Order: sequence, then structure tokens, then C-alpha cells
Amino acid sequence: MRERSEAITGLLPRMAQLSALLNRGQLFEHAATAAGVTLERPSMTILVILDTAERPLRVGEIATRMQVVGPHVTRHLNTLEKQGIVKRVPDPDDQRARLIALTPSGQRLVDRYTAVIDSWFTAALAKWPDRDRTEFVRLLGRMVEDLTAQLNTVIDSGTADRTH
Amino acid sequence: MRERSEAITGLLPRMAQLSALLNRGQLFEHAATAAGVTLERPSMTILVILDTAERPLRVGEIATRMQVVGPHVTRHLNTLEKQGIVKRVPDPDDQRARLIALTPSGQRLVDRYTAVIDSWFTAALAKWPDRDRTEFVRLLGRMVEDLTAQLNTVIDSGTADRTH
DNA sequence: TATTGTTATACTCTATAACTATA
DNA sequence: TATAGTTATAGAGTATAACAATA
Repeated sequence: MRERSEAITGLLPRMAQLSALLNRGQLFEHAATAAGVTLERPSMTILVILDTAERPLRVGEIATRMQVVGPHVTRHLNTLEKQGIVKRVPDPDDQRARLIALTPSGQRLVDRYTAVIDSWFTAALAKWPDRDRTEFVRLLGRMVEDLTAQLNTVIDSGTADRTH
Repeated sequence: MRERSEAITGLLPRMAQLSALLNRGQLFEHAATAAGVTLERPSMTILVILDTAERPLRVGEIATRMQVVGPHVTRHLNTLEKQGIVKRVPDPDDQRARLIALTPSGQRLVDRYTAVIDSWFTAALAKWPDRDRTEFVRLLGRMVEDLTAQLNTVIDSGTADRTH
């Protein structure tokens, strides 16, 4: 039987659990119901990203923040625009690009949704000491950073000798 | 513009990033390549779960740990069994159930894979103080627990008045 | 009658390829 | 020639429904 390194014991399962909770779990589904929203998950993600940015974003910017490819975003934008939740406006700086903006009704929709999520997170963290909350955000941020950096190192060294 | 509660500022985006890294990112893809594995992601997840359990598991137990439904597990098991990576053995305690066990070659495969993942995580966390590592695992575990509990509370109260 | 697992089917999420328009 | 976005298509991931066997 292999020995698991001390460094990561218990880490992977917990990260997997958290990931499942956010990606497939009922969190989204129930929050959407509570907020009276009937969108697909990635569409809602787009709206939250636009809300967080507090300004219109290009399609490419949204794709980068979602860590997905462009066509995936386009597909959902088509639906969202048809429903009057976002609108595409020309980017004055570049005629090829469009800026995606929340419409007033889109803004109200995402406000309802994030209010529900906020309240649930606030309730879940109610008993956490302030210090733990701060620590967790700090360590989580660093974990993402270090893991991403490590992965890039591996990818670079793995492709260094390839010519394509 | 809505106000975001102080409690969760910065939390959601980081969790989303981590989730994307584990779910869709190149982490799995590159680790599988490095380990010489050509399985689909959920199949590899099944193997890691069996390895972590250190004993054969029922289909239902695997599904629960993956937070997916039974048929999803069955589909991957069919492929894995055909490839001689796992085997289904009768559960002596219940003739309806089967126990899923890693074959010797399956064990070697998952050993190669987890060795790669372990080394990457160890490298990523190399500069972390021991205290931070411990704290992170603790807080991450509590986050998953509290979030799950909160969600269950919401679901229970939401369905309490429904009769189906 | 309830539970374990399987088969069949369908939906959701995401990527790749080919294209148009502008830079 | 390169970049922003779109359309069309395909594949991976997961769920629901219907069923068989056993409890």
C-alpha cells in the first residue's frame, strides 16, 4: 500500500466535496428556486460575474473569468439576450468586440439570486470567529495561486521540448 | 447596487476558481498523462475513492462519496471492469449488492496517479508553514460541513409543507 | 413492499472546427 | 496575418425512468 504524503492528507477529499457542492450540488438549484430564477447554471454564473465586475465585460473577459472557451459563453448569451436579461452593445474601442451589460431586469434578477446566496453563506459562517473567516479567505486564495503556479510549471516543463 | 455582505467577500470567486481547477482544469489531464493513464475523469475518481477507502466498496457507497447517482457509477464500472482495473465480487452480507475491488493492475495504476498528484501538491505547499497547512485543512473541512448543514436546513424547511 | 444495482435514454456542460468581420 | 466573436457539431458528465433480483 502506498503512503500518502502527510502534506495533503485529507485535503483532496475535502476539496472534492466543496467542488461537488458548488458544481453539481443543490446549492444553485435551491437558490435559483428561492430567487424565482429559471436559468441554467452557467447562465447564472455569467450574470454573477457581470454583477461582480460592476461594469460591462467583453465575451472574452467573461470566458476567462469562467475558465471556459468563448463559444460556451456565446451560447448562453444568446439565450440571455433573447430573454432581455443582458444586452450586447458595441465596444467603442474595437468594432470587433461587444460589451455585455446587464439590463435593469437582469440586474434585479441577479440581485435576488445573490441575496439568497449571501444569506446562506452568512448563516453558514455565523458561528465562525472573525479570525477564522479572514484566515480561510487568505489560505484559500493562496492555495489557488500556488496550485495554479505549480500546474503551470509542470505544463511548461512538459511541453518545453515539443515544437508545436 | 446591492451591498455584498462582508462575510463572504472574496470567498465565492476563490471557491469557484478552485472548483474549476479540480473539475475542468488541466490538473487531471496532465496528471493522467504523466502517470500513463487514459481513463475518463469520473473513472479515475472512482479508483481514487477505492484506494482511499483501502477496502472494497459497494456501488452505492461509491456513488455517495462521489455525490452522484448510481447509474453514473455503474456506467464507468462497466468500462473499468472490461479493462481489468476493478472487479465486482458478491457481497457476502447481501446477495443484492456487489463489492467493487481494485485488481492488482488497477492498484498499480491508481498508485502511479496518486504519486503524481501527491508530488504536485507537496510542491505547491512546499513553502507553507506547517501551521497554515493544518489550519487550512481544518477550516476547509468546517466550511464543507457548515455549508452542507445550512443547505440541508434550507431544503428541509422548503419541503416541510410538501407532501410528496 | 423496500432496496441494490443495471440498462436505456435524455439533458446539461464544455470543447473543437470552421467561419465572418474587423484590426 | 491576427484577433473577437459566432455558428455548428461533437463529446464528456450526470440525471431520470423503468426494470430485475434480492431482502
